[in-house]
Amino acid sequence: MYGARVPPLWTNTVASHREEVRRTITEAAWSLATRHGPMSVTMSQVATEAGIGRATLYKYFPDVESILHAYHERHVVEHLARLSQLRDAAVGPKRRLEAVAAGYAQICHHRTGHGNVDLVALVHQADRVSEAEKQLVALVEETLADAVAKGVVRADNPVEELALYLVHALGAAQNLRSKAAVQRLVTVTLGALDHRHPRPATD
Amino acid sequence: MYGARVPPLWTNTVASHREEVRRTITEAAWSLATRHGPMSVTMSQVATEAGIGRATLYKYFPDVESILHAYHERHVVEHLARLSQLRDAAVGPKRRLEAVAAGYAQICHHRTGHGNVDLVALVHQADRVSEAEKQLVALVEETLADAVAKGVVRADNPVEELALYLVHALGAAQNLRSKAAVQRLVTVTLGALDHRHPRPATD
DNA sequence: CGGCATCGATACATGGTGTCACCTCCACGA
DNA sequence: TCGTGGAGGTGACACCATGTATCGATGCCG
Repeated sequence: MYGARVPPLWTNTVASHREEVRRTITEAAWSLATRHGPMSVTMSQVATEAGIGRATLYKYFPDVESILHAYHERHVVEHLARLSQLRDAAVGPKRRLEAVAAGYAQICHHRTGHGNVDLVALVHQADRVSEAEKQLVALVEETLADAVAKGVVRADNPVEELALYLVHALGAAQNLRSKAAVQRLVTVTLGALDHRHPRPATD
Repeated sequence: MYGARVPPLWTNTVASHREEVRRTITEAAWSLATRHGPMSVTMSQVATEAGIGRATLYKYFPDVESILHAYHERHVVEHLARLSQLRDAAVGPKRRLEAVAAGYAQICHHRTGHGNVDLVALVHQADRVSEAEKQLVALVEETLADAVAKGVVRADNPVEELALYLVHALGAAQNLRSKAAVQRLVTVTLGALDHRHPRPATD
Protein backbone atom coordinates (compact mmCIF):
# COMPACT_ATOMS: atom_id res chain seq x y z
CA MET A 1 0.00 0.00 0.00
CA TYR A 2 2.86 2.33 0.76
CA GLY A 3 4.95 1.06 -2.10
CA ALA A 4 7.15 -1.97 -2.39
CA ARG A 5 10.48 -1.64 -0.70
CA VAL A 6 12.23 -4.74 -1.92
CA PRO A 7 12.77 -6.13 -5.44
CA PRO A 8 9.50 -7.42 -6.90
CA LEU A 9 8.29 -10.95 -6.12
CA TRP A 10 9.79 -10.65 -2.69
CA THR A 11 7.21 -8.67 -0.79
CA ASN A 12 4.59 -11.30 -0.37
CA THR A 13 3.63 -12.76 2.94
CA VAL A 14 6.37 -11.98 5.41
CA ALA A 15 7.07 -8.38 4.63
CA SER A 16 3.42 -7.49 4.33
CA HIS A 17 2.68 -9.03 7.68
CA ARG A 18 5.55 -7.10 9.19
CA GLU A 19 4.24 -3.87 7.77
CA GLU A 20 0.83 -4.68 9.15
CA VAL A 21 2.27 -5.21 12.60
CA ARG A 22 4.28 -2.01 12.33
CA ARG A 23 1.14 -0.13 11.48
CA THR A 24 -0.74 -1.63 14.39
CA ILE A 25 2.08 -0.75 16.77
CA THR A 26 2.44 2.84 15.65
CA GLU A 27 -1.28 3.50 15.81
CA ALA A 28 -1.55 1.92 19.24
CA ALA A 29 1.30 4.07 20.52
CA TRP A 30 -0.16 7.23 19.04
CA SER A 31 -3.53 6.45 20.53
CA LEU A 32 -1.99 6.01 23.96
CA ALA A 33 0.06 9.17 23.58
CA THR A 34 -2.95 11.28 22.67
CA ARG A 35 -4.98 9.86 25.52
CA HIS A 36 -2.53 9.89 28.42
CA GLY A 37 0.25 12.15 27.19
CA PRO A 38 3.48 11.17 25.48
CA MET A 39 5.55 11.09 28.63
CA SER A 40 3.54 8.31 30.22
CA VAL A 41 3.55 5.90 27.29
CA THR A 42 5.48 2.72 28.05
CA MET A 43 6.56 -0.14 25.84
CA SER A 44 4.45 -2.48 27.95
CA GLN A 45 1.33 -0.45 27.32
CA VAL A 46 2.01 -0.31 23.60
CA ALA A 47 2.52 -4.06 23.44
CA THR A 48 -0.73 -4.72 25.28
CA GLU A 49 -2.63 -2.19 23.19
CA ALA A 50 -1.26 -3.67 19.97
CA GLY A 51 -2.06 -7.20 21.09
CA ILE A 52 1.48 -8.57 20.82
CA GLY A 53 4.10 -9.74 23.26
CA ARG A 54 6.38 -7.18 24.78
CA ALA A 55 9.54 -8.94 23.62
CA THR A 56 8.13 -9.00 20.11
CA LEU A 57 7.68 -5.26 20.24
CA TYR A 58 11.43 -4.85 20.80
CA LYS A 59 12.04 -6.66 17.51
CA TYR A 60 10.22 -3.86 15.74
CA PHE A 61 11.18 -0.72 17.66
CA PRO A 62 13.85 0.01 20.28
CA ASP A 63 11.84 2.60 22.25
CA VAL A 64 8.67 4.65 22.39
CA GLU A 65 10.19 7.62 20.67
CA SER A 66 11.02 5.59 17.59
CA ILE A 67 7.44 4.37 17.38
CA LEU A 68 6.00 7.86 17.52
CA HIS A 69 8.59 9.00 15.03
CA ALA A 70 7.60 6.23 12.61
CA TYR A 71 3.94 7.14 12.91
CA HIS A 72 4.69 10.77 12.19
CA GLU A 73 6.96 9.88 9.30
CA ARG A 74 4.25 7.84 7.64
CA HIS A 75 1.82 10.73 7.79
CA VAL A 76 4.32 13.27 6.55
CA VAL A 77 4.88 11.10 3.50
CA GLU A 78 1.14 11.08 2.88
CA HIS A 79 0.98 14.85 3.23
CA LEU A 80 3.91 15.29 0.92
CA ALA A 81 2.19 13.27 -1.77
CA ARG A 82 -1.00 15.22 -1.33
CA LEU A 83 0.73 18.58 -1.56
CA SER A 84 2.67 17.51 -4.62
CA GLN A 85 -0.56 16.53 -6.26
CA LEU A 86 -2.20 19.84 -5.36
CA ARG A 87 0.74 21.78 -6.70
CA ASP A 88 0.87 19.92 -9.99
CA ALA A 89 -2.87 20.25 -10.48
CA ALA A 90 -2.79 24.05 -10.27
CA VAL A 91 -1.66 26.28 -13.12
CA GLY A 92 0.50 29.33 -12.71
CA PRO A 93 2.84 30.20 -9.84
CA LYS A 94 0.23 32.18 -7.92
CA ARG A 95 -2.37 29.43 -8.10
CA ARG A 96 0.16 26.81 -7.21
CA LEU A 97 1.27 28.74 -4.16
CA GLU A 98 -2.32 29.22 -3.07
CA ALA A 99 -3.07 25.55 -3.58
CA VAL A 100 -0.06 24.41 -1.57
CA ALA A 101 -0.76 26.90 1.21
CA ALA A 102 -4.42 25.96 1.45
CA GLY A 103 -3.54 22.28 1.39
CA TYR A 104 -1.00 22.61 4.14
CA ALA A 105 -3.41 24.62 6.27
CA GLN A 106 -6.06 21.92 5.81
CA ILE A 107 -3.60 19.28 6.93
CA CYS A 108 -2.75 21.24 10.05
CA HIS A 109 -6.40 21.89 10.67
CA HIS A 110 -7.25 18.20 10.52
CA ARG A 111 -4.71 17.48 13.21
CA THR A 112 -6.83 19.37 15.69
CA GLY A 113 -9.40 16.72 16.26
CA HIS A 114 -7.79 13.36 16.00
CA GLY A 115 -4.66 13.87 18.04
CA ASN A 116 -2.64 16.03 20.30
CA VAL A 117 -0.90 18.64 18.24
CA ASP A 118 2.06 18.79 20.52
CA LEU A 119 2.96 15.23 19.78
CA VAL A 120 4.09 16.36 16.37
CA ALA A 121 6.52 18.75 17.96
CA LEU A 122 7.76 16.03 20.24
CA VAL A 123 8.88 13.80 17.41
CA HIS A 124 10.91 16.69 16.05
CA GLN A 125 13.63 15.57 18.38
CA ALA A 126 16.56 17.94 18.10
CA ASP A 127 18.38 17.06 14.90
CA ARG A 128 16.20 14.08 14.07
CA VAL A 129 14.16 15.81 11.41
CA SER A 130 12.95 13.28 8.92
CA GLU A 131 13.90 13.15 5.28
CA ALA A 132 10.30 13.44 4.18
CA GLU A 133 9.92 16.59 6.20
CA LYS A 134 12.89 18.19 4.52
CA GLN A 135 11.25 17.35 1.21
CA LEU A 136 8.07 19.00 2.42
CA VAL A 137 9.87 22.21 3.28
CA ALA A 138 11.74 21.96 0.00
CA LEU A 139 8.43 21.70 -1.84
CA VAL A 140 7.21 24.88 -0.20
CA GLU A 141 10.46 26.63 -0.96
CA GLU A 142 10.37 25.60 -4.61
CA THR A 143 6.83 26.81 -5.02
CA LEU A 144 7.73 30.08 -3.37
CA ALA A 145 10.88 30.53 -5.40
CA ASP A 146 8.95 30.07 -8.60
CA ALA A 147 6.41 32.64 -7.49
CA VAL A 148 9.19 35.06 -6.65
CA ALA A 149 10.81 34.52 -10.04
CA LYS A 150 7.51 35.22 -11.77
CA GLY A 151 7.11 38.41 -9.80
CA VAL A 152 3.97 37.51 -7.89
CA VAL A 153 5.72 37.31 -4.54
CA ARG A 154 7.90 39.97 -2.95
CA ALA A 155 11.59 39.50 -3.63
CA ASP A 156 12.94 41.58 -0.76
CA ASN A 157 13.25 38.59 1.58
CA PRO A 158 15.18 35.34 1.29
CA VAL A 159 13.00 32.50 0.10
CA GLU A 160 13.96 30.28 3.03
CA GLU A 161 12.70 32.88 5.46
CA LEU A 162 9.45 33.31 3.62
CA ALA A 163 8.96 29.56 3.56
CA LEU A 164 9.56 29.40 7.28
CA TYR A 165 7.08 32.19 7.82
CA LEU A 166 4.53 30.47 5.64
CA VAL A 167 4.77 27.11 7.34
CA HIS A 168 4.64 28.53 10.84
CA ALA A 169 1.81 30.94 10.12
CA LEU A 170 -0.31 28.27 8.45
CA GLY A 171 0.38 26.00 11.42
CA ALA A 172 -2.04 28.21 13.31
CA ALA A 173 -4.79 26.37 11.44
CA GLN A 174 -4.52 23.59 13.95
CA ASN A 175 -6.10 25.85 16.56
CA LEU A 176 -8.94 27.08 14.38
CA ARG A 177 -12.46 25.75 14.57
CA SER A 178 -14.13 26.25 11.21
CA LYS A 179 -13.01 25.77 7.65
CA ALA A 180 -13.96 29.36 6.97
CA ALA A 181 -11.47 30.47 9.59
CA VAL A 182 -8.79 28.38 7.92
CA GLN A 183 -9.58 30.03 4.62
CA ARG A 184 -9.27 33.46 6.22
CA LEU A 185 -5.93 32.44 7.72
CA VAL A 186 -4.61 31.39 4.32
CA THR A 187 -5.72 34.67 2.79
CA VAL A 188 -4.12 36.75 5.52
CA THR A 189 -0.91 34.74 5.46
CA LEU A 190 -0.52 34.94 1.70
CA GLY A 191 -1.34 38.62 1.82
CA ALA A 192 2.00 39.29 3.44
CA LEU A 193 3.77 37.74 0.47
CA ASP A 194 2.21 40.10 -2.03
CA HIS A 195 4.72 41.55 -4.48
CA ARG A 196 3.43 45.05 -3.77
CA HIS A 197 5.04 44.93 -0.35
CA PRO A 198 6.72 46.75 1.25
CA ARG A 199 4.43 49.73 1.48
CA PRO A 200 5.23 53.21 2.62
CA ALA A 201 4.62 53.66 6.32
CA THR A 202 1.51 55.54 7.34
CA ASP A 203 2.26 55.84 11.04
CA MET B 1 14.08 38.99 42.03
CA TYR B 2 10.75 37.66 40.88
CA GLY B 3 8.83 39.86 43.29
CA ALA B 4 7.68 39.09 46.79
CA ARG B 5 4.77 36.70 46.81
CA VAL B 6 3.90 36.61 50.50
CA PRO B 7 3.13 39.39 52.98
CA PRO B 8 6.33 41.15 54.00
CA LEU B 9 8.41 39.80 56.89
CA TRP B 10 7.28 36.30 56.06
CA THR B 11 9.53 35.24 53.22
CA ASN B 12 12.72 34.73 55.14
CA THR B 13 14.55 31.47 55.42
CA VAL B 14 12.20 28.57 54.74
CA ALA B 15 10.22 29.79 51.77
CA SER B 16 13.25 31.25 50.06
CA HIS B 17 15.15 28.03 50.46
CA ARG B 18 12.25 26.11 49.00
CA GLU B 19 12.15 28.40 46.02
CA GLU B 20 15.86 27.96 45.59
CA VAL B 21 15.48 24.20 45.54
CA ARG B 22 12.58 24.42 43.12
CA ARG B 23 14.71 26.51 40.83
CA THR B 24 17.60 24.08 41.03
CA ILE B 25 15.31 21.16 40.25
CA THR B 26 13.63 22.75 37.27
CA GLU B 27 16.91 23.84 35.74
CA ALA B 28 18.46 20.43 36.26
CA ALA B 29 15.50 18.76 34.57
CA TRP B 30 15.55 21.18 31.65
CA SER B 31 19.24 20.65 31.21
CA LEU B 32 18.78 16.90 31.09
CA ALA B 33 15.85 17.22 28.71
CA THR B 34 17.80 19.37 26.27
CA ARG B 35 20.78 17.05 26.40
CA HIS B 36 19.20 13.62 26.19
CA GLY B 37 15.67 14.32 25.03
CA PRO B 38 12.56 14.77 27.13
CA MET B 39 11.43 11.18 26.85
CA SER B 40 14.47 9.80 28.59
CA VAL B 41 14.48 12.08 31.62
CA THR B 42 13.82 10.18 34.85
CA MET B 43 13.12 11.37 38.34
CA SER B 44 16.26 9.60 39.51
CA GLN B 45 18.41 11.52 37.04
CA VAL B 46 16.87 14.83 38.05
CA ALA B 47 17.46 14.11 41.72
CA THR B 48 21.09 13.25 41.11
CA GLU B 49 21.62 16.25 38.84
CA ALA B 50 20.01 18.57 41.39
CA GLY B 51 22.06 17.08 44.20
CA ILE B 52 19.14 16.02 46.38
CA GLY B 53 17.63 12.71 47.43
CA ARG B 54 15.13 11.10 45.15
CA ALA B 55 12.48 10.94 47.86
CA THR B 56 12.96 14.64 48.49
CA LEU B 57 12.28 15.35 44.87
CA TYR B 58 8.82 13.80 45.21
CA LYS B 59 8.03 16.39 47.90
CA TYR B 60 8.45 19.09 45.29
CA PHE B 61 7.09 17.57 42.10
CA PRO B 62 5.03 14.44 41.37
CA ASP B 63 6.60 13.67 37.96
CA VAL B 64 8.96 14.88 35.26
CA GLU B 65 6.25 16.58 33.28
CA SER B 66 5.35 18.84 36.19
CA ILE B 67 8.97 19.88 36.56
CA LEU B 68 9.31 20.84 32.91
CA HIS B 69 5.97 22.59 33.12
CA ALA B 70 7.12 24.63 36.12
CA TYR B 71 10.30 25.64 34.30
CA HIS B 72 8.33 26.76 31.30
CA GLU B 73 5.81 28.61 33.44
CA ARG B 74 8.52 30.62 35.14
CA HIS B 75 9.90 31.75 31.82
CA VAL B 76 6.50 32.60 30.40
CA VAL B 77 5.91 34.85 33.38
CA GLU B 78 9.17 36.61 32.64
CA HIS B 79 8.22 37.03 28.99
CA LEU B 80 4.83 38.35 29.94
CA ALA B 81 6.37 41.01 32.12
CA ARG B 82 8.78 41.99 29.40
CA LEU B 83 6.08 42.27 26.77
CA SER B 84 3.88 44.32 29.08
CA GLN B 85 6.74 46.68 29.62
CA LEU B 86 7.43 46.97 25.90
CA ARG B 87 3.79 47.65 25.17
CA ASP B 88 3.46 50.33 27.81
CA ALA B 89 6.65 52.03 26.71
CA ALA B 90 5.41 52.50 23.14
CA VAL B 91 2.98 55.23 22.12
CA GLY B 92 0.12 54.73 19.71
CA PRO B 93 -1.57 51.47 18.71
CA LYS B 94 0.67 50.89 15.70
CA ARG B 95 3.87 51.38 17.67
CA ARG B 96 2.59 49.23 20.49
CA LEU B 97 1.73 46.41 18.15
CA GLU B 98 5.12 46.62 16.52
CA ALA B 99 6.84 46.64 19.89
CA VAL B 100 4.94 43.61 21.15
CA ALA B 101 5.48 41.71 17.92
CA ALA B 102 9.18 42.46 17.83
CA GLY B 103 9.54 41.56 21.49
CA TYR B 104 7.77 38.25 21.06
CA ALA B 105 9.87 37.42 18.03
CA GLN B 106 13.03 38.17 19.98
CA ILE B 107 11.90 35.88 22.76
CA CYS B 108 11.25 33.05 20.32
CA HIS B 109 14.56 33.74 18.64
CA HIS B 110 16.45 33.47 21.91
CA ARG B 111 15.01 30.02 22.51
CA THR B 112 17.01 28.70 19.60
CA GLY B 113 20.35 28.55 21.29
CA HIS B 114 19.82 27.69 24.89
CA GLY B 115 17.42 24.82 24.64
CA ASN B 116 15.48 22.46 22.51
CA VAL B 117 12.55 24.31 21.03
CA ASP B 118 10.35 21.28 20.98
CA LEU B 119 10.42 21.05 24.72
CA VAL B 120 8.22 24.07 24.84
CA ALA B 121 5.64 22.31 22.75
CA LEU B 122 5.87 19.29 24.97
CA VAL B 123 4.83 21.14 28.09
CA HIS B 124 1.75 22.33 26.25
CA GLN B 125 0.17 19.11 27.31
CA ALA B 126 -3.33 18.93 25.91
CA ASP B 127 -5.57 21.16 28.03
CA ARG B 128 -2.85 22.04 30.51
CA VAL B 129 -2.16 25.50 29.15
CA SER B 130 -0.86 27.69 31.89
CA GLU B 131 -2.58 30.78 33.22
CA ALA B 132 0.38 32.96 32.36
CA GLU B 133 0.22 31.79 28.79
CA LYS B 134 -3.42 32.72 28.51
CA GLN B 135 -2.47 36.15 29.76
CA LEU B 136 0.21 36.34 27.11
CA VAL B 137 -2.26 35.57 24.35
CA ALA B 138 -4.70 38.00 25.94
CA LEU B 139 -2.04 40.69 25.84
CA VAL B 140 -1.52 40.13 22.13
CA GLU B 141 -5.27 40.15 21.53
CA GLU B 142 -5.74 43.37 23.44
CA THR B 143 -2.98 45.10 21.56
CA LEU B 144 -4.43 43.87 18.29
CA ALA B 145 -7.98 44.86 19.22
CA ASP B 146 -6.83 48.35 20.02
CA ALA B 147 -5.04 48.60 16.70
CA VAL B 148 -8.16 47.39 14.92
CA ALA B 149 -10.30 49.93 16.74
CA LYS B 150 -7.92 52.71 15.73
CA GLY B 151 -8.10 51.60 12.13
CA VAL B 152 -4.46 50.65 11.66
CA VAL B 153 -5.18 46.93 11.38
CA ARG B 154 -7.62 45.28 9.03
CA ALA B 155 -11.02 44.65 10.58
CA ASP B 156 -12.21 41.92 8.21
CA ASN B 157 -10.97 39.10 10.43
CA PRO B 158 -11.78 38.15 14.02
CA VAL B 159 -9.18 39.44 16.42
CA GLU B 160 -8.62 35.99 17.94
CA GLU B 161 -7.69 34.60 14.55
CA LEU B 162 -5.31 37.43 13.83
CA ALA B 163 -3.69 36.94 17.23
CA LEU B 164 -3.28 33.26 16.52
CA TYR B 165 -1.74 34.06 13.15
CA LEU B 166 0.59 36.58 14.71
CA VAL B 167 1.86 34.29 17.45
CA HIS B 168 2.40 31.33 15.15
CA ALA B 169 4.05 33.34 12.41
CA LEU B 170 6.42 35.07 14.82
CA GLY B 171 7.23 31.68 16.31
CA ALA B 172 9.21 31.07 13.14
CA ALA B 173 11.84 33.34 14.67
CA GLN B 174 13.12 30.42 16.66
CA ASN B 175 14.49 28.91 13.45
CA LEU B 176 16.16 32.03 12.18
CA ARG B 177 19.85 32.75 12.49
CA SER B 178 20.38 36.49 12.52
CA LYS B 179 18.64 39.36 14.22
CA ALA B 180 18.19 40.96 10.82
CA ALA B 181 16.21 37.94 9.68
CA VAL B 182 14.01 38.26 12.75
CA GLN B 183 13.39 41.89 11.89
CA ARG B 184 12.41 40.93 8.36
CA LEU B 185 10.05 38.30 9.73
CA VAL B 186 8.35 40.85 11.95
CA THR B 187 7.94 43.23 9.03
CA VAL B 188 6.50 40.56 6.75
CA THR B 189 4.19 39.24 9.45
CA LEU B 190 2.83 42.65 10.38
CA GLY B 191 2.45 43.49 6.70
CA ALA B 192 -0.43 41.04 6.48
CA LEU B 193 -2.29 42.95 9.17
CA ASP B 194 -2.22 46.22 7.27
CA HIS B 195 -5.58 47.98 7.21
CA ARG B 196 -5.33 48.38 3.44
CA HIS B 197 -5.92 44.68 3.03
CA PRO B 198 -7.62 42.99 1.34
CA ARG B 199 -6.36 44.05 -2.05
CA PRO B 200 -7.91 43.36 -5.43
CA ALA B 201 -6.56 40.21 -6.98
CA THR B 202 -4.03 40.59 -9.76
CA ASP B 203 -3.94 36.97 -10.88
C1' DC C 1 9.94 -33.26 2.58
C1' DG C 2 13.62 -31.39 5.57
C1' DG C 3 16.88 -27.45 6.47
C1' DC C 4 16.62 -22.79 7.60
C1' DA C 5 15.36 -18.45 9.16
C1' DT C 6 12.44 -15.57 11.40
C1' DC C 7 8.51 -14.70 14.48
C1' DG C 8 6.60 -14.79 19.14
C1' DA C 9 6.36 -15.90 24.15
C1' DT C 10 8.12 -17.08 28.88
C1' DA C 11 11.99 -16.08 32.18
C1' DC C 12 15.31 -13.26 34.41
C1' DA C 13 18.48 -9.48 35.97
C1' DT C 14 18.54 -4.51 36.28
C1' DG C 15 17.00 -0.14 37.28
C1' DG C 16 13.19 3.43 37.87
C1' DT C 17 8.92 4.44 40.70
C1' DG C 18 6.14 5.72 44.50
C1' DT C 19 5.70 5.61 49.50
C1' DC C 20 6.49 4.71 53.92
C1' DA C 21 8.69 5.52 58.82
C1' DC C 22 12.22 7.94 60.83
C1' DC C 23 15.56 11.68 61.54
C1' DT C 24 16.98 16.60 61.72
C1' DC C 25 16.38 21.33 62.28
C1' DC C 26 14.15 25.78 62.23
C1' DA C 27 10.17 28.64 64.16
C1' DC C 28 7.50 30.01 67.82
C1' DG C 29 5.73 30.50 72.61
C1' DA C 30 6.13 30.03 77.73
C1' DT D 1 16.49 30.18 77.21
C1' DC D 2 14.61 25.96 76.24
C1' DG D 3 11.16 22.58 74.80
C1' DT D 4 7.75 21.39 71.54
C1' DG D 5 5.37 21.40 67.00
C1' DG D 6 5.82 21.02 62.40
C1' DA D 7 7.99 20.93 58.13
C1' DG D 8 11.95 19.41 55.15
C1' DG D 9 15.24 15.54 54.06
C1' DT D 10 16.68 10.64 53.70
C1' DG D 11 17.20 5.43 53.64
C1' DA D 12 14.48 1.37 52.87
C1' DC D 13 10.89 -1.33 50.86
C1' DA D 14 7.65 -3.40 47.42
C1' DC D 15 6.30 -2.93 42.77
C1' DC D 16 6.62 -2.23 37.92
C1' DA D 17 8.99 -1.23 33.44
C1' DT D 18 12.95 -2.37 30.83
C1' DG D 19 16.06 -4.90 27.91
C1' DT D 20 17.78 -9.39 26.73
C1' DA D 21 18.49 -14.35 26.37
C1' DT D 22 16.63 -18.64 25.49
C1' DC D 23 13.27 -21.72 23.60
C1' DG D 24 9.29 -23.46 20.89
C1' DA D 25 6.44 -22.60 16.61
C1' DT D 26 5.56 -21.35 11.93
C1' DG D 27 6.20 -20.65 7.12
C1' DC D 28 9.57 -20.14 3.09
C1' DC D 29 12.87 -22.36 0.01
C1' DG D 30 15.68 -25.94 -2.25
